[in-house]
Amino acid sequence: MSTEEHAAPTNFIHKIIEEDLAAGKNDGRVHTRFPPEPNGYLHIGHAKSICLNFGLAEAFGGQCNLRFDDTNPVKEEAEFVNSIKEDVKWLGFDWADREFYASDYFPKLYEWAVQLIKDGKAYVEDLSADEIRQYRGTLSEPGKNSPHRDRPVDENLKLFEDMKNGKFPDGAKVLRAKIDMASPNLNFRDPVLYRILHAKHHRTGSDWAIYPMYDWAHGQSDSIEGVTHSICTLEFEDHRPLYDWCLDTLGVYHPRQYEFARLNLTYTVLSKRKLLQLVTEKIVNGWDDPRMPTISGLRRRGFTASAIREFCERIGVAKANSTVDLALLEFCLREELNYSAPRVMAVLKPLKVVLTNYPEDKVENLEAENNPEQPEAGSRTMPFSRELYIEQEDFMEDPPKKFFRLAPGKEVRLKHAYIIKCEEVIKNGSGEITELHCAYIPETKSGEAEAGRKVKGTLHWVSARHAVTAEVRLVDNLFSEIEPDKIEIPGSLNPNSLEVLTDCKLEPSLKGAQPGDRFQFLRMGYFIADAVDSKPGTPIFNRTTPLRDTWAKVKKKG
RNA sequence: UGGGGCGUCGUCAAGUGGCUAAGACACAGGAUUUUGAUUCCUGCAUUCGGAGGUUCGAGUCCUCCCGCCCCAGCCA
Repeated sequence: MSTEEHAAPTNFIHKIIEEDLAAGKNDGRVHTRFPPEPNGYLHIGHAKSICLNFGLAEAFGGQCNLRFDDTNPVKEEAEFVNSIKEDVKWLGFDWADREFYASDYFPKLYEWAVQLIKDGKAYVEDLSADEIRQYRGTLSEPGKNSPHRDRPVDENLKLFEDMKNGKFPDGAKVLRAKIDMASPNLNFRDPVLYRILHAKHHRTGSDWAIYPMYDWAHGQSDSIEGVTHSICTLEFEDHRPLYDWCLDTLGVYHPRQYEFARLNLTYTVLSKRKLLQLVTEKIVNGWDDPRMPTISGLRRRGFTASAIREFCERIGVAKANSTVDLALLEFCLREELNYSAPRVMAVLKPLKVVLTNYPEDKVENLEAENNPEQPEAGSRTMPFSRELYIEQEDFMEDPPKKFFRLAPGKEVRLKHAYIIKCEEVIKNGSGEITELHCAYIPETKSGEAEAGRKVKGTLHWVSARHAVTAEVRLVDNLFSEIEPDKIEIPGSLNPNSLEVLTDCKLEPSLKGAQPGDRFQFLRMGYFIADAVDSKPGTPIFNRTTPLRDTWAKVKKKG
């Protein structure tokens, strides 16, 4: 799949760039940027933006910067910048030496603010946050001018410098642009440019007592970096006039901003606030919990970077709010893993089977292909003996019509081995099935005379004596509601999002699985050796995603 | 009821006045299969939020209407 050809990715931004290039804009340069705020971990929604920004640059032979939008020290941390870098890299993108920080531009931004004040286009405000809100007016009523709006330039200059030098406490004053308190666009009603924050910044420490707001920092950062196309999400559409105003007023190079709809995914929460809540309230075990839609969570869960990239390509880029079906992400994953993942056998919920007519101490090493999609992947051998484990759900004492698996008196094929027939069901005192006594049919061994004999079902199995006992974690959606982002957190949490199985029986070859190794457990799904909790010789597996399960659908229908 | 956006199949999404409205996922049938997996066929919008209008011809242009999203942080 990764080598397959795709229809040229086309979206409205791609077209805009083509037109710009045709019109000779920006000297034929294409320069984008991915501008995360380091206040949380990246998630699948960010992946869409990353693929778009880096992808566009790549498609047009341009460049994409990684720029941390770190203008709010109270929320931002170095831990987040590290995770973001790791995730972008893992996704397969390279910003080379263009790792930038809005905080790199604090001196320049300050200088520009002074210029604005000198031009009579900004003033120091004494009103409290509350008063500013009241003066701002409402959606349908214009605001009122602040009593400090016409403060003399010299006074503004002095006050702003005092702000910078930490002479005032947090919240005492702000710097505002002087635009239009009656504008129908609230962003034009004298927006705050700087606020006082005596907080330690992850990079500039306590050098600054004032920090620029997003609107004052973003466009100028784009301008400094020579960005040509500044791509952001829809909620910033209203900010574009202000983005333009800042750049035009300053008379500096003016990149163009374009907005696209952010990603929403069914059964998934993507709002930063809720993701943070899941972590801080310990509903999940950290940002990289395999149930999290974070890049690090998906990675730990076993998703591949290329599957995520493929997904981002398939969902498209447009301006309509939309919610993509989680099934598409899973499809992209399975499409890749079906091709690449080695097949192995693992019994998750074991049921013992004794082959009564098989010699006590005999062991056969049977050949098993590693991947039917890749014959060149070769084969391995698996020990087969008198006592085996099969999956509990592969046996029913009183099966319905279309049950193709094992049942009293019924025959099934053991994959790569023999056809067996169930002859006796052994139960304990409380009536629970403890083991099955079966007969194997020697001439049905794979590759031999009657190997072609037809049976309806084929089961996976593991030799009891040779099995590796291991822990396997069945990961499922964190939420059972289709659009969990629309309600508050405890609401639709899936109580079964994580099922930990500690008595799984794996084929011996799995003992040496390394953290991060991916497999298809035959008939059960795709699994990865957990990168955090696996120990040498005792891997722990996470279920990345189950296989498509037509039988489950048939069962449901009854 | 200010401003900014958006409305094409269950879900994404092409389509920029002219063949029977792409494609993917999902879904439903069928074939092959020592994974009820994969693969392979087949089906799945007489219709583009609605109503008018322009035009030989409209999802595409015009008018009006309806619905949904975003904005009143010293967050981004």
